[in-house]
Amino acid sequence: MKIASWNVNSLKVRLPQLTEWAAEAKPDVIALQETKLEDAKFPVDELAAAGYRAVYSGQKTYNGVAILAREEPADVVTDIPGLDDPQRRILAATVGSVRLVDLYVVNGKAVGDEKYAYKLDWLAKVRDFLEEEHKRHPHLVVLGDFNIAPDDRDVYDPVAWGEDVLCSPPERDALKAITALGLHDSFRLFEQDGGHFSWWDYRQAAFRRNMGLRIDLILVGDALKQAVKAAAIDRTPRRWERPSDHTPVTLDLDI
DNA sequence: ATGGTAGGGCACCTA
Repeated sequence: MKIASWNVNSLKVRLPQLTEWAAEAKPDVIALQETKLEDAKFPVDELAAAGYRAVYSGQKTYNGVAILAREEPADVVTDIPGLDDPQRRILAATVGSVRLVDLYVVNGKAVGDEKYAYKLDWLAKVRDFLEEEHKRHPHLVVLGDFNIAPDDRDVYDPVAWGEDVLCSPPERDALKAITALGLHDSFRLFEQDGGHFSWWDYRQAAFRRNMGLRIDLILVGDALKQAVKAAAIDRTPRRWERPSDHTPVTLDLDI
């Protein structure tokens, strides 16, 4: 099973790129973030024509998550205990033997901002939800836009970035509290070097200069670790005309 | 410290 995650930054704009990329990369499952579409406007028919069933939790203008799969995703969850949140950022579903949790983690704006406090609270509640999900479903995959660079290798200029939002110790600790549940950053099972990023700001020709961060992650539960064949970042769509600021990340599982 | 770009939607907000 090949699983992908992509923050498309507007599914309406990126739909042609999504179908083109999927036809080439052939993932069995794709988790999307920042669809920015209310559910009534989700492109169900276009994605069915591309061979994918879809479940989604969207809203107008902001946020929005979706899971596409060759077969209909089951046991869908869009809201978690303790988080009464109108922002559509979480989607859990089961595809085959794998339980997927798609996350669009709060950006946080800046350390100390009220959005930053919301981010830390949100992450703590998601951790508790993931603990329960992992107990219930050992074949757990947690993926999405985490809006946290796990460590300095995941930052193009860690000195300049310092302890700003996306890199601050409380955020990294919140991510560690999630990986401590027995969830492994699949990319780091294969690659130890820095310089591998999944997001580049639209400004300052950041992609051309590889001024990026690795903030899009696919975490796998202990029980799935031995089934992981490959994990990668596919920068191809970031080179296309009118790209998302994020590029897809992928995981190959031998199941 | 600021602003650069992009998307949504039409004045700014979010990233």
